[in-house]
Amino acid sequence: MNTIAELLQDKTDTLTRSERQLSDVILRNYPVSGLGTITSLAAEAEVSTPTVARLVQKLGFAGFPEFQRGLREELNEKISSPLTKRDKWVDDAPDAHLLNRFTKAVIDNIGQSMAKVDPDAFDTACQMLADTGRSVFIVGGRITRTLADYFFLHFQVIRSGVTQITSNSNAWPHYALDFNAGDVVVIFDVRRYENSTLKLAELARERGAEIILFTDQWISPIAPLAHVTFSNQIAAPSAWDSNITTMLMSEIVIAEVQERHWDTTRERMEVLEEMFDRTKFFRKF
Amino acid sequence: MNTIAELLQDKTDTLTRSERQLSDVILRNYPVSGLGTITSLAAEAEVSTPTVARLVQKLGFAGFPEFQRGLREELNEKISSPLTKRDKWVDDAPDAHLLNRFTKAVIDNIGQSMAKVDPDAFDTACQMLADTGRSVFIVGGRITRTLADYFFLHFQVIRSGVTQITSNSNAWPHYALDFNAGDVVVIFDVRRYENSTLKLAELARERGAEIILFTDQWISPIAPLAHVTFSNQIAAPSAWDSNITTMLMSEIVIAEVQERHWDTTRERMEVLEEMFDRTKFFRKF
DNA sequence: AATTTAATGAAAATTTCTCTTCAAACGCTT
DNA sequence: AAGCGTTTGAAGAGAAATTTTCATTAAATT
Repeated sequence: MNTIAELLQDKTDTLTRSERQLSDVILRNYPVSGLGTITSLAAEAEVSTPTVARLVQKLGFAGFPEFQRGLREELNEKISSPLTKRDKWVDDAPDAHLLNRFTKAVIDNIGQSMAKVDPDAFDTACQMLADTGRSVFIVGGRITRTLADYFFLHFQVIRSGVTQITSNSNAWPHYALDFNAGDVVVIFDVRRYENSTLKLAELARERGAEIILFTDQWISPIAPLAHVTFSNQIAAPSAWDSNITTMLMSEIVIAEVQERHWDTTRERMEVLEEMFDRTKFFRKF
Repeated sequence: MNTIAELLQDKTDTLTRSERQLSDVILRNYPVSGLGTITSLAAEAEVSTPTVARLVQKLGFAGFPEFQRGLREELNEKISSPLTKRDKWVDDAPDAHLLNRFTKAVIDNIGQSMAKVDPDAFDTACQMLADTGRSVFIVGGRITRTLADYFFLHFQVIRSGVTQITSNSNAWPHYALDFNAGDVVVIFDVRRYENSTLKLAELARERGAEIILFTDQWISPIAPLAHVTFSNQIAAPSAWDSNITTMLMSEIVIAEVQERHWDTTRERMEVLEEMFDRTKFFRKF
């Protein structure tokens, strides 16, 4: 597959004087010059618009718009990340296989979500979560409950003063009683956004607690109340959304807080290990 | 000097739903999507052309052509300098930032894990899980319990005859009573491998049930008993392992079985939605 | 030098794109 | 449940871009 630049160089001999002049301009800061209007390109090369039209037809394009489409496709290839470029994720399976389609979608989600993360907000969130002066409460929705659970399991090891808000939402006001100013409420809320979760968020704010929100690209209505919001792409070729990116963000937050807390965490992990050993609950690895 | 991408991210709060949808498409393979016609961009984002026109005006451009000129200028600068920007996942954060290190590790895990998947084994597993003649039991370990939970939540919607094995392992023999020949037991087992889970697997085999195992790169001792084994890379720059790839595999299996079962699933989902609507538990999206 | 052929751009014709208007739909609040 | 404000896209008017036509100019050949 030839690029347009190569095509132009190959055909250089068959071009007329003004066409060559034009070709030089196109190649000069390739491919940007070619992405404007035919008029601007003609003006830049100091030739007439018909000359441009004729050249692109000579190159085999039906017209200038098609030529531009070619340029854009090339550009797309050129700047797309090396990771998404991999042709096949699973060998022996066609690109169309769900394994590959789904994986590509997820990689894409990750890339996009990460591009949107504000490192300062991330650091702030980790700072807050690492501060043992603040209690931490964790809550999720119908599906995201599992993510909240995952988050909690790890935080439980990292530090003390962590509570998971489970059970049905009728009991939530009871938890809210314990919210104090400066406490941190971690909320997982992706669509369909649940009303009860929003109410909990409002309660939290009223009591002076600060909210860290994990949500999706459409942004939960809790966002305006939240101190820090992580929005993740969750589209997947499936009837459901993918929660991979949200989980990834959680894992990274966990890793970062754990790092800041390493002394405590290690101690707590050792104790935990020792207890596991004693109960023989786990096999030795 | 702000890039248009940054501008879009900053203004995200002030955008309407379809404008945000559009913004996502623009950012997806930035800036190429924005370099075509206003119509093609609108079509790609599945919004109307006026939405595009309105968005670019909101961003401060006189019109779409001026917006494009902005994109081209940016592109020009970007292209003339080395193309390293794309390698960073999170702009404004150094490569050494945990956000970038962790993400890279995970992407790497995904690539490696997918390269190892046997599509036939995958299809077999999905076949088994789609077969309503077989009951499905789902179980996880201390941490992977959350993945099992996630898996169960979705399978519950897809088909009937799905049981989650929870509670403490003392009660597991009770569940095993219900294992019949041909039933499927889905086991999540990553290190540290738990003895009780192994015992459950043995019970399952004795009773003629077949095992689908999600494990890590070091492969759980259950593997020899399993009909299908998915092994996933779980290394991460953290004190803990990353369960992203395992969750990804689960999601893909869920998606595939759901596809095979689409008629049933849709029906069940509709009923579910209807019930949610009736209880007003969820806000309308 | 005359003639022919190819190359080029001005201008018109045509197509396409962009923007504005307006009515319908949607979600929120009372 | 009704009313209000906002959001959204269909349709059409206007603007711009692209292509075609054609006359002029330049180069090549006899």
